[in-house]
Amino acid sequence: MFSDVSSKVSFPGMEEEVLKLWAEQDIFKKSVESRKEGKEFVFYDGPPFATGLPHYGHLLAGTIKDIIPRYQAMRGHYVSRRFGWDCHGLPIEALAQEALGLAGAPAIQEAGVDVFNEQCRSMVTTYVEEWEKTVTRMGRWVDFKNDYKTMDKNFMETIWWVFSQLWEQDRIYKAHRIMPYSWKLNTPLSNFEAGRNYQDVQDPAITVRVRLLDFEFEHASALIWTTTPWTLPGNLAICAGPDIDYVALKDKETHEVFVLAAARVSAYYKKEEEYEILKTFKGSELEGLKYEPIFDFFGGNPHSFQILNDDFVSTEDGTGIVHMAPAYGEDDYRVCRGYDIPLVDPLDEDCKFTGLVPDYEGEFCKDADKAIIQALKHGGKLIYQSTIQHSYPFCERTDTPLIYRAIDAWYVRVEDLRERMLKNNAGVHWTPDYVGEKRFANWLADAKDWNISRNRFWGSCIPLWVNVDDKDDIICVSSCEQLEELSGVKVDDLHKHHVDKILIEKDGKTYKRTPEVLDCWFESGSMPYAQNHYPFENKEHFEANFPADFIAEGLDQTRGWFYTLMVLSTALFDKPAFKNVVVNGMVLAEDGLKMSKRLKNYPDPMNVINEYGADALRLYMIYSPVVRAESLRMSEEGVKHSLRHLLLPWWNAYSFFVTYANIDEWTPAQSVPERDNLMDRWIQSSLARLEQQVSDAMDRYDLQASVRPFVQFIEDLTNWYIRRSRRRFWKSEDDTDKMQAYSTLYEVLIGLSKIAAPFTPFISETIYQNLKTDDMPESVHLCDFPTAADAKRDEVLEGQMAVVMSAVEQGRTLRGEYKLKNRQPLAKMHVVCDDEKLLANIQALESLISDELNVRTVEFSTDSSELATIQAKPNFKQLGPKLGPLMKKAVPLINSLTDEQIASISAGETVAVELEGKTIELTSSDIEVVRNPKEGMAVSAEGSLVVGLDTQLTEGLLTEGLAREFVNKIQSMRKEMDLEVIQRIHIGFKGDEAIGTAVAKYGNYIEAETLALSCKAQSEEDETGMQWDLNGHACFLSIRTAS
RNA sequence: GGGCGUGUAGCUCAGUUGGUUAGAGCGCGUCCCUGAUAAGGACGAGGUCACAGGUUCGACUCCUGUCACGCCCA
Repeated sequence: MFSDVSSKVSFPGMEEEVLKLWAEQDIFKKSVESRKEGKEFVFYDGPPFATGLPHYGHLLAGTIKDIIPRYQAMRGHYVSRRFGWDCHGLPIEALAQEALGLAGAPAIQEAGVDVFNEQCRSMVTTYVEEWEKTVTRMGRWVDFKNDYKTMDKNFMETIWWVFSQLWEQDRIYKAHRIMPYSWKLNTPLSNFEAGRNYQDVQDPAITVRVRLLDFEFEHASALIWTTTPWTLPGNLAICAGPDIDYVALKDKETHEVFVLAAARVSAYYKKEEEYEILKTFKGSELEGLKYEPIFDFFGGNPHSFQILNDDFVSTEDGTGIVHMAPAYGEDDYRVCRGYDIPLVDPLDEDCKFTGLVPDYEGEFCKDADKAIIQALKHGGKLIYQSTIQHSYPFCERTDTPLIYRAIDAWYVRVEDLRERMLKNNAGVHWTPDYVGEKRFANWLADAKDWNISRNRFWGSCIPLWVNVDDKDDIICVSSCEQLEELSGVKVDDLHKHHVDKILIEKDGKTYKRTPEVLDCWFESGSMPYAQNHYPFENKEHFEANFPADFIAEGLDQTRGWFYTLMVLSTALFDKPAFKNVVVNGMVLAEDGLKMSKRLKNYPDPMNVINEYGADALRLYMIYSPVVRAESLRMSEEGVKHSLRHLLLPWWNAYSFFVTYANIDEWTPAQSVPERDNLMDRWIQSSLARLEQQVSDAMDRYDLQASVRPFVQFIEDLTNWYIRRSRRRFWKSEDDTDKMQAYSTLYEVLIGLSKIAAPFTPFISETIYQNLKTDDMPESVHLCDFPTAADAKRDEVLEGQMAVVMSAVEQGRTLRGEYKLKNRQPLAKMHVVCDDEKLLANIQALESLISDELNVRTVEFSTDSSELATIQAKPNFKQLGPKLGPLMKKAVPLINSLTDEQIASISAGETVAVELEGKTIELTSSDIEVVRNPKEGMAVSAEGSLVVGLDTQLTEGLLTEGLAREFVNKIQSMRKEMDLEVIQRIHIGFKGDEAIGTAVAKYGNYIEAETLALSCKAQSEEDETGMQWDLNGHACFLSIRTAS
């Protein structure tokens, strides 16, 4: 006996039970361990930041990361799944700052890096519990106990090893990065921090001329414009836009020649009479022109004092020629670097001028503006002076203006890896393909050297110890052991507040660690090695199982995890880090906007799970384009939909089976292998098709396509197989056919639960648990995925059934058109098909058709001429290429072919027609034959199939219809009374003569259908029972249960 | 501003190498069926396939441009 199954199931409740079962029997562990002998399928989990609760994006990625490994495990692979946590970086630092009330980097230093870092460490775990709860509730199987955290010592040690590998390859170099800098606190800030305190300020805006050397006009100067005069002593170049138009103009008053952007002339001259245009240039023509340095502090700087070209130059303000001080501007730095101009930075840590600029030595840079402007004026170089009001970033702690300046930074040389990365990427299978082939490949082709240093606190430390007296003398430490050897200090923790205290004394020299920490992307990119503590441990295992078979993350990781994995794996092993990757899109709120806590424009994930269940949510997400990198508008209705249209019908099918199997005390032991009934063979073939379609799609990592065939299958199972087979299950004698029906439905339900197990692990498990026999694995997730080898497909039968279904559908349509309800039996139906073989196949299912459409006989024939006319339509695909431009004119010709012509073409002959003097030979593949129902008849035609209904109603048919109506009302009453399915009853009725006749004639039928022991007329006076209208005949019906 | 993607019914989405009548589900309307009942079926209304050009006998599909939205970058 199976456990009774209620059709009124609570899916979320059922899921909780399954979770309990998994936990109690340790199924996840068993599912991994039982495949130990199988080939390993390697999965890498991209670590999320542990700084907030999981949202739909995480649930989505988590579902993908669950389905593929579950599937691969069922395919016999060993799939270990370790959860990962990204513990370092700004998000967690921001939380810690908030908790400690620290406003920025300097405040942290003041409070103590140790205090701060320990605060970060303690907060990482804040969300761990909540995450584990949600992830588990979603049905994701992942190992939280054997997880990896980027803050673990072993993980961090491997990071050092990875870094040292790059160091040995000479990939690490020190350069600069332009960052906002607080001169008051002597520290750089992140761009994020700089963005939090903008103030409106007035700054000088001056236009300065630089004298051009060897220009085609005498006494010529280029005009530049700046709002930071203090950067002019550090001016090393000026820059023009290559496509911008510039003019050389002569000032009619002073007779001097100025060069500036044509679009900016009007900003300096009110009237055209004031100047004369001498020549127009493109910016590209100015490139390389030398000029006289504005100040002579750095006169000898290589490659300097020339006009450069770059596209960033605009003509929105200024002169269209940009002054470049590479130490004080991002564009300046970048452009000058391209021209090999080394930067000069004459400011000390307080942003005061150093001895390099003796004129202003000791003066704070911004305070020097006045003196510098004076000097320019005296030197005749100041053309125009004004002030500008603009919004400018301030230090949020000290309210002093930030200075953008070059900060030391460490880089990984990546640009020379481009070719190798592209080659490695070419071997990666991306879903969808364009993300890898276009988006990611383009990004790789344009990869820039990677700034890996952060002037922060909570992260992996850059393992470089620098000689305090010689900045070029650097030791790269690659392991804890090495650091212990070099320093004599025992190393227990690799975080900044511990490691920075460790000095290395070697050959009388002292080495101190460079203060920066590593970009946390460096850590996630090192995850394949670091999670295994490679190469300190697991060396062979790692090397035998790298790269990963599969990873999955969101589209936003193109520049994130996907990229850092590729950079490091290419540099270290010249391989990609993953073979297959599924890229999901973003989950948006239903209104198409980003989900926003503030707007509350989305339902809480836990509420959705508790309302509809995790299976429904999983199915909804997976059966959408979001698994192909497109965005998804998260809709609660959609979740409900997948519950109603997939899970519920499936559950009902299962509930139907269990109900009747229990009534008949059918057990799997009575299972028989024979399948005489075409319906049984057909549903098994459909299941085989499902197996094939799902595994094909899964092997391509196409999740959406792997869910799609379930929709059709559930439809076929419930709306055709079960509905059409229902009687076989409740005919009272245990005949062979019934045994076969039970066996078939049982096998199908078991098979379906296996195929669906990776997608909807809960309902699959529940159904499996109830149906399984003792010799089957204890969980559906320990089963093997059914493969094509097991498949009992019969495609001919599938095709045949499709035609039958079409015939039935047409019959139903005709009944609708002629307002003949299905309970009214009809005498005859015609099914016509000129394909004899097909017709014979349909004929084999005659009883199915007659039963479904409630007709007494079905007449099969190959001649449709009585019911329909035929017409030829051109087959464009075939004829188009043959006829070319004549195609259009051939259409009416073909449409008007005679019946005889069509017949002979169909018979395989060739018919020639004339078109514009040319002879066209038409063969059967050139035309399509269309059948049109004849007017005034109940006929429908589709393809080669024509269906006709005999709509004549005889006395006998009406009487039978009445009996059917009678049964229907009794059944409604049984249901209304909530009777057990097997409850026997006595029926009483009172009605007119027609009803009496019907009951007299069909009494046995009525009793059999309604499980009635008797059906008797009540006396005239007896007014008990319900009043009904049976096809216009008033009637009282009453039911008495039999004891 | 650049790269990539998306734009098809009121909504969510399918649409195979170009082939004439562009599909499904939800919602709406009408009817039907029912021991799958938190259902099911049939029919109907609803589309200038974002827009504009081009290639072709033929374009939702290929090409070019424009617009809107998304992700990433600047």
